[in-house]
Amino acid sequence: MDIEEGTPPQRLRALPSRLTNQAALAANRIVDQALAEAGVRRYHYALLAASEEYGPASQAALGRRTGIDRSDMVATVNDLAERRLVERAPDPEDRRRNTVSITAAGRQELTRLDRLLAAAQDAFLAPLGQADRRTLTDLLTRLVDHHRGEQG
Amino acid sequence: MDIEEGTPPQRLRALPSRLTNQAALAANRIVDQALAEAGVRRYHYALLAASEEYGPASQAALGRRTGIDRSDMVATVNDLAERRLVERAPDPEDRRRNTVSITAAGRQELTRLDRLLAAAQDAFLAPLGQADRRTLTDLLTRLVDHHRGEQG
DNA sequence: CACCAACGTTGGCTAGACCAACGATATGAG
DNA sequence: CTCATATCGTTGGTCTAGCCAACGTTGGTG
Repeated sequence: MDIEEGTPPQRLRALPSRLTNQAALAANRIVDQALAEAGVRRYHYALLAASEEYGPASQAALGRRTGIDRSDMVATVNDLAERRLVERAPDPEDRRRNTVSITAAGRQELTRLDRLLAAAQDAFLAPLGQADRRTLTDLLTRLVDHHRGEQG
Repeated sequence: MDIEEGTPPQRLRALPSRLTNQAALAANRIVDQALAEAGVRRYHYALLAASEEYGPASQAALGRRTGIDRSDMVATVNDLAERRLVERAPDPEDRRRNTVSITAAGRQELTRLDRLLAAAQDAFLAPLGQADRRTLTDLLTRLVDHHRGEQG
């Protein structure tokens, strides 16, 4: 009957916070689906990436890098350690800490995930050309940097 | 005292899907806090806005407008009807339907929420000038439009 | 030594976004 | 007119991300 019955009200359509949220929803759907093919979730990728780029580090430090809460980090490391993608070992220099290190298999998996993720980004950004993609990334980076560490 | 220990790995920092998600996190935090002052959540605002802009409509139609699931719509209408911000009445022309209409008090509340939300948007977009805000809104709109109705 | 901070871990909470199924009602095909 | 199909509101789930509080252990400092 009514054409375009799915059009949101103007108030919502113009709301930057909602646009951002809706875009994030779409992005997460695409990314989650891509990662699911490899049997992992976003937290797993984030941890592997941080572990690869910064080398062996404590769970707390990795949490600060990735924004993953200490409590969620426990389960994430559990998962990846079970699959031998990272190793968890007590830090002899500070016995409160676990040292988490990425394994060779972890690096390999990370490379595979990088490819899946690149395709996902492309699907997400499909309607935008290269210049627009750069602009968007720049604007979002400025927003995220501004709000980093505010209360999250 | 490591400097900038919270810096995310490059892989994550450059990932548009993650940037979008982090921005949405910040936006939602700010918006939720603003709405909480008025004792409402995002769903409530969305429903009031749709109800005001499109007039009396069925719950299902409002759900399509706002992206709120039918099942979640029930509770949302319950909440607002309890506070007399909307009215729910059986539709005599189609007895499957409930007609939801915004009340005078609902319009008043909506105006109040509009103000709170405008301030929240400003806080969210603080680091961007007017031109950048328009650019961001445009880019996000194109993304959201492209992905609308894909599987959400 | 006494404190306080940081660590990993357990356990819990919330909201948002979903899905499946039901009975009641409308609609459309034949 | 009948039968199949679709829609509506509603109930009752599920899942996950993002949180927070508290605990015992350990480290560092006064």
